This record gives sequence, C-alpha cells and structure tokens, in this order.
Amino acid sequence: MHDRALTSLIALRRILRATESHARLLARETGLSTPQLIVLQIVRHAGEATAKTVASQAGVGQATATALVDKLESRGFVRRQRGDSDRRQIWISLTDTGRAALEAAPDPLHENFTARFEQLPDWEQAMLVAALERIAALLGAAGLDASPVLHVGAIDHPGDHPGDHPGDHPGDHPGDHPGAG
Amino acid sequence: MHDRALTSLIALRRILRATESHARLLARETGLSTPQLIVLQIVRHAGEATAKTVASQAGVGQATATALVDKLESRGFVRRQRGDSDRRQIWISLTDTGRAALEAAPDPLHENFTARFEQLPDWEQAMLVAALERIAALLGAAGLDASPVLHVGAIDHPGDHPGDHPGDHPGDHPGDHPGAG
DNA sequence: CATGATTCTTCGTCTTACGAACTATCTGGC
DNA sequence: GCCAGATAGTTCGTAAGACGAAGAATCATG
Repeated sequence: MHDRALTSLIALRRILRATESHARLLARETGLSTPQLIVLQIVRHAGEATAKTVASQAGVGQATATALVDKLESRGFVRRQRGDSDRRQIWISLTDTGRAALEAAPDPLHENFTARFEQLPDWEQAMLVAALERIAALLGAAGLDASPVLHVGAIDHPGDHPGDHPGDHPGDHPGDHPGAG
Repeated sequence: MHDRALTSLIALRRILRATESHARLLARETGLSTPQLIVLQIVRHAGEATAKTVASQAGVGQATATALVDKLESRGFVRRQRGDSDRRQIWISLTDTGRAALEAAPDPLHENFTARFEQLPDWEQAMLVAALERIAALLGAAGLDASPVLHVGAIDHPGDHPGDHPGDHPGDHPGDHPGAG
C-alpha cells in the first residue's frame, strides 16, 4: 500500500544524496556554489529579476537571496539596478562576466542529467518536470489546498509560476526599468 | 536553452530545500539534525564505528564527522571509547539514550511526504514513482554509488525496500575491535 | 629511540539559511 | 500634504555543516 511511497522515498534519497555530493564537487571546480549557480540561472532565465523573484524561485528566503546576490555582485557576476517606476524593487541582471561564468559553468547537476534529459522524448521530459514540481509542492507547501489535480495543460508551460519567463511580468514593471535599455 | 532541464533543476533544488527545511523543523522537535541522524544511523548499523568510518559513510570529512560526533556525544547519544589494540582509533557507539532517540526520531522525509503521497490518485502515484526512479537513474548512472546512508536511512522498514539491501559495502568495519573490553 | 604514517581533534574560515528588526518606498485614506 | 499600512530589500545576529591545515597521540618500522 505505501509501497509506492517507500519506493519514492528511496529514490528521493538517492536523488538528494547524488545532487548534494555532486554539487560539492562542482563547487570546487567552478568556484560557484550550487545556490549561486541557481541564482545566476534564474537571473539569466528571467532576463532581469527582483530579489523576491530570485528568492521564491530559488526556494530560499529573501535574506538568503540577498546574501547570495551580494556574493555574486561582489564577484561581478550580477549587477543591481534600482527600479525606475517602483524604487523599492531592485532588478538583478547578469553582467558579461556573469554570463561568461554561466556559460563556462557546467550544470549544477550531472552533465549527464541534462544531456540525458534532453534526449528523452518530449512527453517524458514533460512528465519529469511535472513530477518534480509536484514533489516539490508535496514537500514544500504545508498549507497547500488539497487540489489534487495536476492541471495537465500546464505541463507544456513550465512557467506556471509568475515571473518564470522573461515576458511574464509585463504589468509588474512598465518596462522602464534601467536594464532594458 | 534547455528550458525544461532548467525547470527540472529548479524544482530539484526546491525539493532539496524543502527536505532541508523539513529536516530543520524536525530537528527542533527531536533535537537531531539530519546529519546527526545519519551519523546515529551509521553507528547503529555498524554497531561500533570509528570516526573515519563515520566520515566516509556519511560522505563528509573527518573534521565534520568529529564535530557531529561532538554534538551527539555532548547530548549523550553516543559515547567514545578509545580502542584497546590501536589507541589512535576511537570507537563510537550508541548509548541507550541515543538508541531511544533513534527509535523515536521519525524519518525526516517520511512524515510529510508519505502522508501526502498516499492521498494522491493512483495514476499520479505511479507517475511520481516512475519519474523519481527515472531521475535517480539519470543522476546515478554517472557512477555515483548509492550512499550507505541510503539504506541506513531506511531504518523504518529494513526488509521492505527492493534493490537496496545492506551488505553492499561490507568490510568497512573490522569487527575484531575490542569494543567489548 | 628516531622516523614516518595513521587517526582523530582543534582551529580558523566559508557558505548557506533563517528570523527579526530596520530602511525605503508605494498605496490608500483623510 | 500627511499618516498608516503594506511591500521590497537589506542588515544583523545566529546556527549549522563543511572543509583544509595544523597539531597531538599513537602505531609500525628500522
């Protein structure tokens, strides 16, 4: 009965251990820790991102996100630019250095993972993405309203959550923030 | 770039963070952090273990292992006994308190995940299991050995899990040590 | 005993991570 | 205009895990 749960747990453990141990190796090679790398990728993916976006997408608190961005900024990988329309917001964008570092840095997980992942048939990629997000939700959202339905339609749009892809926050900032120009 | 791969990575990261977060909550209740729990499990599994064994099985350096054992010792969960034949070695064993704590401590993942997992519709459970195993395979295929922590971690159901039987890594702890003396 | 290897500990440091408090800013009500 | 509340981000204090380097104790060997 909870055979599947157990199987999932074991697989999950293996995944966790694998990612952790691999991340450590990688951090040594690239000088970038996994969270830092993730922040870089989020920023690149979003084009520009606020600290809040970075925090929520990276799955950490704002304070932690600030610390991460601090480090990245001090190394010249990202820059901060205060928003024009809403001056509370700070838009984080990649510098050329950061972009280069990101290009040079391998994936935070196995290169094999990405390589193999990309070779999977489309439906399976979609399945894995959906499953991972589902699991993240299962583990993460304590107060998740028990909507057991995975909207299958959203599978094709992994940018389920706001701010995931660049053009996703058009009303968020009128586009007059500095980085765009 | 690899949109889905990135999404997977982020989701994976969120899973990691969620797990850590749960572990932290649990740590407050039980007073045991995940690494500490792992050390306890390793020690229990081995009966007695040297610091080196603990370090290598937990996948951390000796210094870290010492720190963890320090914490556990200060809480009375383990004891250190200098080896008789080789007095450089320190044999770490569970105290009754530690054994009790280990019995009482729930699996850091088990609680939330299992409960929610089992509320999912059947097809989704199946999907998640398949996805997790797929991902574990993708990650693990690069020669990452399944950490001993894995099956030590599955203490709740030692005989239940398939394909993850102990005895995969024998010979690490001699057994001729003078612990009884 | 001297030398070198080993085992573990200590020390200093780095990184992540959080909550709480704080500043700055925006928004709404008056 | 101005105050109150909400929001965004930072700073501060704290804690844990993790590592490398250096040190102490011990063993094995010559």
